[in-house]
Amino acid sequence: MINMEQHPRIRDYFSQDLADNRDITPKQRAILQASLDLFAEKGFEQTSTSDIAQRAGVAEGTVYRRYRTKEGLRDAILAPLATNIAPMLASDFSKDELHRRYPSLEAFLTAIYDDRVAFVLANQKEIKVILEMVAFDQARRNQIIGHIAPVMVQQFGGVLNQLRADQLLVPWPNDLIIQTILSMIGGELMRGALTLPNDDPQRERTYVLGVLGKLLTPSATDDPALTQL
Amino acid sequence: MINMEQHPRIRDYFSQDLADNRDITPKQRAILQASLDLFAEKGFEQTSTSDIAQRAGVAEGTVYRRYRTKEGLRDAILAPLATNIAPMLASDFSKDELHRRYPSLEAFLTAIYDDRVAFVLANQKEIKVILEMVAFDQARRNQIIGHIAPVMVQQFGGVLNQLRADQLLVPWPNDLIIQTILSMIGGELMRGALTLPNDDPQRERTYVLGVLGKLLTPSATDDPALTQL
DNA sequence: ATTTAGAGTGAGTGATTACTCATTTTAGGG
DNA sequence: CCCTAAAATGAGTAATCACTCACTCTAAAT
Repeated sequence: MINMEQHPRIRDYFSQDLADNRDITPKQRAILQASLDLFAEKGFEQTSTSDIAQRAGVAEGTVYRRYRTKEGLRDAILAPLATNIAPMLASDFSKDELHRRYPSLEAFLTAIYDDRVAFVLANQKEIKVILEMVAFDQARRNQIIGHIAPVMVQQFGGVLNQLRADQLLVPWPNDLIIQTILSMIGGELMRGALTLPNDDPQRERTYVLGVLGKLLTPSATDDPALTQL
Repeated sequence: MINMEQHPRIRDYFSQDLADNRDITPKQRAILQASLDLFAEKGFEQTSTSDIAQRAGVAEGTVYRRYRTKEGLRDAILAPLATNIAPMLASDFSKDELHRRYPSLEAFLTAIYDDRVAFVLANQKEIKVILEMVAFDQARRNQIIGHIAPVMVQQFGGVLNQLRADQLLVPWPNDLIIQTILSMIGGELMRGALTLPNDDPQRERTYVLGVLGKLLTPSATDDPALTQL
């Protein structure tokens, strides 16, 4: 079972998803797990099928029994990530936190900020390889986003609507509010990834939360143009 | 010469930089240009040295004369991008637009938004391959960012200070304001890259500019906590 | 005209790659 | 215990890769 006490890890969800799948043999399971791990460690191109066979403890021919090419193997990794795991992760936040009724906008922003930052940091390598696998393939990108986006908009939409009903949130469209929150969090993670680690994370956190709070708090003098988007 | 009428292209700056370099032969120039082009087209790993030799019109041995490994060739591409071109591009905006005195915050935001969006769209493939080359190498990342960030902060800092002196901009630290603007623009470009092209770009633009305008306009009731960062 | 040093050449090399297939092992029903 | 079909095996293959090196070419100095 997955330990909900700590941050959710893509790798563990993937393992769980494999364990639940009765259509594949243990050796095929081991191949898929070894593939995800090695792709995350070294990248897709740098991982050879012989590497995978060795890590999975099977012969190289076994790798090719079910997935006839290396690209087929990649798709077999990406498929459960897209259909099962990504939506779970997108809504994972909801299980513990998202169904609460937040007393203030700040409480909500703080919760989502800490949760998403921790999630990205705990799954850096897996996220990196998913982006690598998906970077040159529009179709695969659409497939993954097509599963994540609706779940995310729906899950977050509930909390946002509640906050708005409580007069704690600006009356703008939910998709744009989500985009704004994720942009600010993503921008900070990007800065953290690009700069030497001498930046002050606490300063960043205070700023991002302060900015989002200021921006998304409703006010009497609000610009109606944004509301009508 | 580079045509300043259109959007600046990384490829053209690279060509220009090569032409200015008297230390390398024409064949070596052709190799570097062919390498950047092929890396942008197919990615670094998918490009073989024989591909490069063919595109450059030289023998394969010539590729290895100066740069003893393929990684050396990558570094020879990255070096001028980091030391000459990236800073130029970061401050390129300044030449035409950044030295003006903006009559309003909205005018400034609109200008920088349109400029940076156009730049990213005009250089998608080059940006992608630079990120690919730099993704697994913290040292190289620091090298590039070390050249871009100071130039950008300094150039934008001038305009931001002027806007602030004119009472058109919030009194927050410049690096955080720049981070915010780039986060919002980057978030929108990300959304554009991830979603099917059925989103309304005009709606996005209106929203991002509206949000940034609202956020960065000074007000009497402003939170002093952000100012003290 | 001769020398010389660096630039360029391209056939060749060994390593590695994704992938195949004839054969063996495994698991389960009769 | 036997039969069978699927699963697994691993030596083998053809292709490709980054890289080498003995050699030729070029151009400028002598």
